[in-house]
Amino acid sequence: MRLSKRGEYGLRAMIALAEPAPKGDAPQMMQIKEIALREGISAKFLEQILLALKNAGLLHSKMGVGGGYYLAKPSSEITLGQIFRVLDGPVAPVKCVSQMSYEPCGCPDEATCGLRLVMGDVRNAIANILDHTSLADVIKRQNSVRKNPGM
Amino acid sequence: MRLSKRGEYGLRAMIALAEPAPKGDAPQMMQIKEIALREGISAKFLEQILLALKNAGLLHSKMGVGGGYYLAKPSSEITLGQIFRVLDGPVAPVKCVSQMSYEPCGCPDEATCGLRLVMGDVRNAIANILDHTSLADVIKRQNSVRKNPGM
DNA sequence: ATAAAGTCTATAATCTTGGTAGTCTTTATG
DNA sequence: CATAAAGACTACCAAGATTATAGACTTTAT
Repeated sequence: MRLSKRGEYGLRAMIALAEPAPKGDAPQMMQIKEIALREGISAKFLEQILLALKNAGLLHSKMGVGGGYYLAKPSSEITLGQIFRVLDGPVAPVKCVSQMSYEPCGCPDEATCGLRLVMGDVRNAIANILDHTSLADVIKRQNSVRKNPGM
Repeated sequence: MRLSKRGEYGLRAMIALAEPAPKGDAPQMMQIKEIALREGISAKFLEQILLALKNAGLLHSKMGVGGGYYLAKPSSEITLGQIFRVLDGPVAPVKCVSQMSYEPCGCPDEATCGLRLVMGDVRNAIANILDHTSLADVIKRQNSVRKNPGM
């Protein structure tokens, strides 16, 4: 049940881009290098990840001098589930319980397969969290922990 | 977030072994071949899986003619979480939120890392299901679905 | 014109997955 | 006690995924 480095780096980068821009009200724009340095990641690897997120419509970019990446939508409209699926594929532990990309698994009768029933619960539990947590929610939560360390 | 074949086959086998023995009150005993045939799995691959579960104390076996595998404990005392961890390792998506096998991840401050906070929720959601579902629960659920198909 | 930045494709080095194969040990039983 | 059935154990392997690295190309500000 592991999150790949690809997924991890992508989520970290998106969270970084969701932080409010230091000055001005324009959406936060950052360069690959900037994010890579800040998160301690290979810039070339991150490049591929951001490109995938861009092609999926979650990021926009500006080329050329002074360019960079920025969120394609307000941070409240981008969920971790969307990001995760682009980078790591379906959330479901087994294909036969996937909502977004179902495929039958081997069992003779899916309706009464005990494993499938439980894995369906697992997939729902994960999806509920990831699909109902936006980047804005993450930022909010980070800030509230920073203000109130004990909790 | 995928369940490996190793994990899948192991869970299926354990569920099969948790089914009440056809006759008598002794714990259900089955041979590798028997389970492999029933689940459509390579017997040699299943062998390794069952061996791991045995070495982890979840299964007992009887060698020699008429031997086989059987649950080491009543099916109500073996959880899917125990089985999963033996075969697929920690439940947590990132090591830094693992309860059973913690390791620090890269972030500068773990306490305020947004990704870590969310992944902690995910790990708890998964663990809550797997650690509170016993093999007996799975059998019960299978039977109730069989009796009452619509739900 | 130039340099800074993203785009795109290919390749490489591990690691993981999903097995297969073979030998050894134990045990029931004829 | 010979034999065959069964698990125990170890080694190995092919294919694919993962985690990058490299380099050539395109766009754009100045």
